[in-house]
Amino acid sequence: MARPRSEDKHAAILDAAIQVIAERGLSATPTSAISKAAGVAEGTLFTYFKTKDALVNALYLEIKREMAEAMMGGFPHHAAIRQQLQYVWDCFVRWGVAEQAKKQVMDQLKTSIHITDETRTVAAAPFAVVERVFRESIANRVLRDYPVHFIWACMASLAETTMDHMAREPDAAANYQRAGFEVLWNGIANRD
Amino acid sequence: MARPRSEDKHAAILDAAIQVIAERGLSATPTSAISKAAGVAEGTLFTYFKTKDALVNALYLEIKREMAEAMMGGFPHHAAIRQQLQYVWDCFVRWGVAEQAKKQVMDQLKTSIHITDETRTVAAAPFAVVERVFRESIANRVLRDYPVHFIWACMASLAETTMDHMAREPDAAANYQRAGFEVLWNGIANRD
Amino acid sequence: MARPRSEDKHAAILDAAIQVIAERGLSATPTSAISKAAGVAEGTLFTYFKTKDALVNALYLEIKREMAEAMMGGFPHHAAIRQQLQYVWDCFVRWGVAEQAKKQVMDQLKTSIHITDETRTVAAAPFAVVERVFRESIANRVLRDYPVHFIWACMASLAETTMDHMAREPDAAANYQRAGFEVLWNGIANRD
Amino acid sequence: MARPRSEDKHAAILDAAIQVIAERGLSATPTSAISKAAGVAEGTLFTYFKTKDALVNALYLEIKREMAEAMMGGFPHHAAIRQQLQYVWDCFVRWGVAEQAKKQVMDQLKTSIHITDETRTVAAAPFAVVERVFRESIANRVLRDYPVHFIWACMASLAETTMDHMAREPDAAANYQRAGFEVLWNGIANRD
DNA sequence: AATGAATGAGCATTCATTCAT
DNA sequence: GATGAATGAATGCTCATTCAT
Repeated sequence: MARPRSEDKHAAILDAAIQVIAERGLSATPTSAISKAAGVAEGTLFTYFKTKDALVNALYLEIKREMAEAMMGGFPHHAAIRQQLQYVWDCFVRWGVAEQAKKQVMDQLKTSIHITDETRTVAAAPFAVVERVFRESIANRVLRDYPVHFIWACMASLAETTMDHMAREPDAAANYQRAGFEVLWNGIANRD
Repeated sequence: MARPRSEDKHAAILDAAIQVIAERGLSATPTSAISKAAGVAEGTLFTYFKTKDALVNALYLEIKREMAEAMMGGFPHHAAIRQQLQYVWDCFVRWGVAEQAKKQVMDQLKTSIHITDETRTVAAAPFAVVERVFRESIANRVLRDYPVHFIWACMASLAETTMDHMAREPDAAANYQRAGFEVLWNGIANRD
Repeated sequence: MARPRSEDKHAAILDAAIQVIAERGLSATPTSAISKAAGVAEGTLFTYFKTKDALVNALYLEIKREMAEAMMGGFPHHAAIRQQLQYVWDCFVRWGVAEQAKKQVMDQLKTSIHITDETRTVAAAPFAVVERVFRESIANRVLRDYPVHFIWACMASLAETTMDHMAREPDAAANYQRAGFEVLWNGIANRD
Repeated sequence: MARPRSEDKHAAILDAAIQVIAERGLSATPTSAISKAAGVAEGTLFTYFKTKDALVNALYLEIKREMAEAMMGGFPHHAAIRQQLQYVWDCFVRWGVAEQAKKQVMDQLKTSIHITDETRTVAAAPFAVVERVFRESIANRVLRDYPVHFIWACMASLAETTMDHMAREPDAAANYQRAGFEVLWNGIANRD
């Protein structure tokens, strides 16, 4: 009956948080800067997020969700392993380059003490598909016999490194994208 | 203005900073907590480091220096490439596991806006030896033809991932150490 | 502007205010806590009471009205002075023990700057009957010749003290009730 | 070696708190108003008192201490009971009239949730002498046989009432002072 | 040089009140 | 009238830095 809570404002606050945090860093970003950038009053931020920490955790979940969507949307379920991995890789690094601010925010949140274990667990769920691919590929002996989460972590860290180089040298972006995948594939695939 | 009188205090402050920042996070660590842990007065910290940012940058340099020392001390200049790389790798991950607090601090400083570009540049210098190895190995066609700094970054990020897993599963540490190096080597070395 | 539609809500808000203020203290009670306890929306409170201060003043008046009602209902107009006073005393302390929350709220409002002088004056009116008894008793030389409002204040403060002890030691309640009245009567009555 | 913590400032802050709280009420008094009135920076208040609550508890203790000092300094240990009580009474009400601000603050703190039980206990200690007088007087049958703390509470509440009247009608102050004591004495003393 | 008290800008959060629905 | 989202001033407290001792 009263003004309903607006999804626009919720999103506006998250968007504003991304921009401001990417620019100034999490710890140097007062909530007032976020609300201002979002075009809402300082108090309004707290009707959508109970605390600054809650906002930051929501932000983490949201960006991870987007990442998963970017990586898994259109996943070629019936392609060969290498093509599947390549697909995920390409989507991922393209997302990282297209959404630099979001990537920079993730770089900070990843190591932040403000992100709870629960948030991390929940955020990891949407990536289960890729993990399944890894698991099956190991069983098939297509990939070498390493722990799945280790392979997954190698992929993530190589992708991040790759994205950094792509962002820094946009002209060579395509090369880095390819090189990064080669390192990953050669690193984890079984030779025969 | 003169060189600070006590190198002990200088070092004590840096050491204290490592412990406290590892435990509480950079942004949650007031300078007063550092000075207290170092056993000096709050004001004394500022006679050794002009500002908190200066302290943090000094910390970054110091830890990087130690890392380089750990990696390059005893470097087998006349061994084969693979052995050289393996040596560096082993030293690096062993350091990371032995010096967890320092590693955790580095994880935070790496992405911090408080670390200046100049600091990053200076900190990179001691690693020139490894870079030279990479450069020569590429010329020799032992390693694949990727930009040196990209190879270097891949190694660093894989090492970090490896160290995380080693720390989290100490029983499997040796396995991760070996697996990580395999991924790296297979990823960047030319076959045959 | 018209009389609020629902007397229920008006009363519900006052009742809620009593419970919440007794529990948490006036200054620690936000209007939102009151509206919530009353089962109405935050904004609704302000259609019944223009401001928080208005609500608090209304509360003061209401509780005082109840107190007067409790003390004066069934007043034995034709009994002896001592019996009249005893009647008032007994009603008063019984009310205080039965309505602990209201008494606690009064304890706070009594000294609050939020209660206006006008409110205090209006709230005092219903007690005129007792004052008349005092006046006549002094004229009769039954009570000693002190200013009426002073006697009245002595009675109020002794009653409050008595109620506090009754509440704290319920087993001895009857004793305190009697002792308190003895102190009062001996304190203000003329001997022989 | 550094600037020592100043007793002056400690006292200035407490004094300022008294003035401002008496004027505006506890809950309407920001710490900034207190520090300003004390002539110190906002942060300085917190080097002398850890929190606002700590300040308020210290204030309570300090005023109670002064009250006890005012009442018990020069206590006529060898006089008759009535003279002893009269002495305490006179000192007490005189103090209350002379130190109106402190009395007003006490009126507020007495019922405040911010004052801890421990504070109340500690603050009560200095009044042990009076309690002993009461106890002995009851044993002597000079005073009626009521619980000591009840007699004490009656005295306190009558004194407060008396002080209020003295403050409101300064011309009649002496009368109220005498009348109040009569009410007390007749209320609690055994006849003949 | 060492100390730690002094400073005051800055921040997350609350809350009485307003107002769009 | 009822609702609860929106508002933004206000507040207790922190903390990097300065400075008197």
